Amino acid sequence: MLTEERHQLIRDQLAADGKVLAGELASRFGVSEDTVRRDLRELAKAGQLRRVYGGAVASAPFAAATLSQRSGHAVEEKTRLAKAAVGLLVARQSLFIDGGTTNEAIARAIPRDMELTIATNSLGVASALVDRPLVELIVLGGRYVPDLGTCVGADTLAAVAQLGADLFFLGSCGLHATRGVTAFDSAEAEVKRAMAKNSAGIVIAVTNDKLATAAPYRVAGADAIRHLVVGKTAPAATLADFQSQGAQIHFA
Amino acid sequence: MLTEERHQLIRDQLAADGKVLAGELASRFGVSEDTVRRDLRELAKAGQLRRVYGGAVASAPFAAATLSQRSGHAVEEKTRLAKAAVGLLVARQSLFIDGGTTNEAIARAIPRDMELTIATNSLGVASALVDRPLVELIVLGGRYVPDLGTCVGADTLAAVAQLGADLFFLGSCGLHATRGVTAFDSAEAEVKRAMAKNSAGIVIAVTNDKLATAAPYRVAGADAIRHLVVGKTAPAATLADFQSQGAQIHFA
DNA sequence: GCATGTTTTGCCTGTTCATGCAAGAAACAG
DNA sequence: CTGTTTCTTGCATGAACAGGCAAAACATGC
Repeated sequence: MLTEERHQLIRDQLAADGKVLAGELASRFGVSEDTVRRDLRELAKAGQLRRVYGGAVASAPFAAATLSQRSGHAVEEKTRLAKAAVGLLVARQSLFIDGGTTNEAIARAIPRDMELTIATNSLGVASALVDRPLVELIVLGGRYVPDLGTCVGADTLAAVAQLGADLFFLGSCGLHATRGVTAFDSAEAEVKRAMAKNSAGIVIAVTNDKLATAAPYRVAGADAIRHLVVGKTAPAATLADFQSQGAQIHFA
Repeated sequence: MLTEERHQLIRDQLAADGKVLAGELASRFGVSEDTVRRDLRELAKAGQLRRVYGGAVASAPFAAATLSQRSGHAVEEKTRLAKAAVGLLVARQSLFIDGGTTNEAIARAIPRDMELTIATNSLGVASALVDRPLVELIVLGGRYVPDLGTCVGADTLAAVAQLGADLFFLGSCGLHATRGVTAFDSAEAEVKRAMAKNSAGIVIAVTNDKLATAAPYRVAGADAIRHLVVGKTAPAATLADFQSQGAQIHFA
């Protein structure tokens, strides 16, 4: 029994049952529980499952996304970034906001007394805005992708094409001075490109760990960024690269 | 039984019923009440529920987001209706679900292991479905109307026109044997009409207080109703009127 | 063929985690 | 106020865990 074979069987069972038990796998594969634990550790490291005491469960990227409070990853930093990003807003502006936990934090941070028109393809952002009476909310529908928490596809693109915005809050997966803005998903990148095209300015708020990283799909060049909101500990050299390409830097 | 499994089951029951009892969970899971209490404490700490004496209830933020708890009116009756309505579903069907608290209850009651394609213009329904991995969710975008909790307008109509469904769960504002199905808002009625047109069958679940009432905007005739889900105390005479026009009556 | 390095695996060791039990505190009901 | 139920806290126990180690299997280079 090859290691890779076991990994595939584990993935299969996770897809079918949503969970696996270490002991049960060990007896099924005819190996020690230690070996199974090692397998699970590796798969968890690769993000293909979530390790729990006694076994593993299917990874729930979205659960972490919507319940961003629980997942707790950099929650405080995102809240700080959100407050700074909201400072860029002017009343009566129109905005595009796409997905991502940072953008959800921004949506929550928008003051209740500010009149805005906001179009979003993120259910998390939309939910955060439903009880803002002064926000005209436009939901950009389409095929919902659980992993992203957003709607994508032809319908979404068509809806974006009919709108224009002063600012686009771009939830960035990767940000690199030369590779520009990048996303993990092709359909997601398409929507971001459409929003960027129909916006007067792009705002990106990123946590430090995303600075100077790149994902597969290119969304826009670094020179398209109007405002860049970062934490105070962001590396100055990287920021200078973006600044030289026209981005205003804002510290949170 | 993994700890995580119990947590998920607790979340599920909370989403469906709005409450859980410590003792009942303990016997269902086959663990001590102490363990259940620990589970509840952890979930409460993560903000996923609100702890109360004897068990737990759905947390306030979530309830507010879906606006179901807020309108706390007839919650139990709606939960009962929802469970009965879900009984009409067959795996792999495609559904339209529009807005309303009863429809949100139905969305929450959909079993996690059922494969469905669901198109909705209600943010509450969409939110309730985001963590159902087997549900292909299509969000019908458009102008969001806070009072309705749904998207309406030309964009919504265009999106509906491109789709078809086996069943349409119509959130009814008024239901009358001769006036048919009616709504309070003109734009809302338009969307409902479009969904009705593109569906093979219409399902309406109503609380007793809406039976035999009418709102200004007509959506469809009573003869368009395929399934009518009502409480056991619904007046037989009214039901007979609907039944004679082709509706199957289901008691919750 | 032989020596060397790598990978995989099982076992051992100390540590962490989940659970049930017991005792006292708090909340509830009458 | 009193008794009962539910809750928290501390503790003991066994299961699950990570890391280190060594043997076996495998690959690599001479």
